[in-house]
Amino acid sequence: MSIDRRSGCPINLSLEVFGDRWSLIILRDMIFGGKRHFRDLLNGSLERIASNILADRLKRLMELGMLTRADDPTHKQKAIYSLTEMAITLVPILAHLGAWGRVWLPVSEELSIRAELLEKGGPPMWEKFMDELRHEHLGTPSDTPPDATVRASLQAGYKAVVARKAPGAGCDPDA
Amino acid sequence: MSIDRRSGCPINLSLEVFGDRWSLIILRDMIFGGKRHFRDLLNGSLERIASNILADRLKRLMELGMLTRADDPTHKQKAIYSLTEMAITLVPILAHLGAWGRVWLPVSEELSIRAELLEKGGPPMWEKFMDELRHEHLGTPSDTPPDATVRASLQAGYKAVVARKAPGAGCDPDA
DNA sequence: ATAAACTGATTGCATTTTGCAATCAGTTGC
DNA sequence: GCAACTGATTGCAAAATGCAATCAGTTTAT
Repeated sequence: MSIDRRSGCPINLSLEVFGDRWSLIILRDMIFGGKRHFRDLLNGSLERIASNILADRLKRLMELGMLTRADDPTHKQKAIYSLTEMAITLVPILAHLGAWGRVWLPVSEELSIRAELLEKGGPPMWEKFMDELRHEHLGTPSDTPPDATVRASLQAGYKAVVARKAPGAGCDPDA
Repeated sequence: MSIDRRSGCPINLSLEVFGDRWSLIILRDMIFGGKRHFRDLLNGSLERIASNILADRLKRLMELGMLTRADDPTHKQKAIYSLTEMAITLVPILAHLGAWGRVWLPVSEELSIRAELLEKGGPPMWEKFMDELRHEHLGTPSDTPPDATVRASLQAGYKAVVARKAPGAGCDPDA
């Protein structure tokens, strides 16, 4: 379940950690979607991850030190997953990955607006976002008001695109 | 053989292109190792890729527009593989990936020196490197002398570490 | 009190992908 | 002519994937 160590090359070892179809998708949903629970991740992902794969990857990501798991005080059976610093520092990689995909791949407009905003914000925005994630997941103190977060601004951009593309429609799956 | 389009998310689509254990390894060897032939890639990689997987991934990367293939004039059976602009623009992602791996994973010193130098060089060095790759693979004009390339300086750094770790040894597998 | 919905999973099974070893036909150098 | 080298291909076992069904305990609504 842990990594192979095919070689000590940094790129190779990084691939051994998240060089599969699902690990980064899960981390993306936790980082950008704010998902913290099994069910949120299971039903929330656009790519429709299967429950056994989700369970397997969560376990693996915990073993690798990218996630931690804690009991949720509001529900005896609920588990809450948190990003570690190791996972939070993936933000610049995800930002680059999104920017690259936006240029070269057939992305949809509403799903790429976040990548565009994150690219335009550059490293300062990424740092701010990582601080917010540290506050959210690690309990680090923060002075950013909840309505001025990077995630909120990314979400606002997304909603603006959706609203423009479907004017007057009442549907809002991302409330 | 082409991508699934599980969703139009840029990160997802990027993962569908190189979210596997081998595609980025091949691109890494072409970009940083200057490998252009099947046999170079087959025997040169530290991770020991199998020939059928290499053949499959080269084909796939060509279909996706990341590589092109041409006959090598020096040998009727030899094929020479070239990076496209799409692949060359992965340099910043590889740089970030290497930097992340260097911090969080059990990398070896001699294999991580390149990642360290590339990280220290920052975006200006990445741009210079991409220009060199464009010259090498796309035939774009360039005014950089062959001994002042980014790849040469990364290679020099690597050799310095190897020489320091094995003083007086005559072995030099990377000549 | 009880039924329904929700919690984080686990199991079984068919399909697909992977990885290793062996092999291939054509080309080149000696 | 023969060994080494070219870019692959094939057969096969093992592993990963994905889907559907299921599970026991918890909470919510009636």
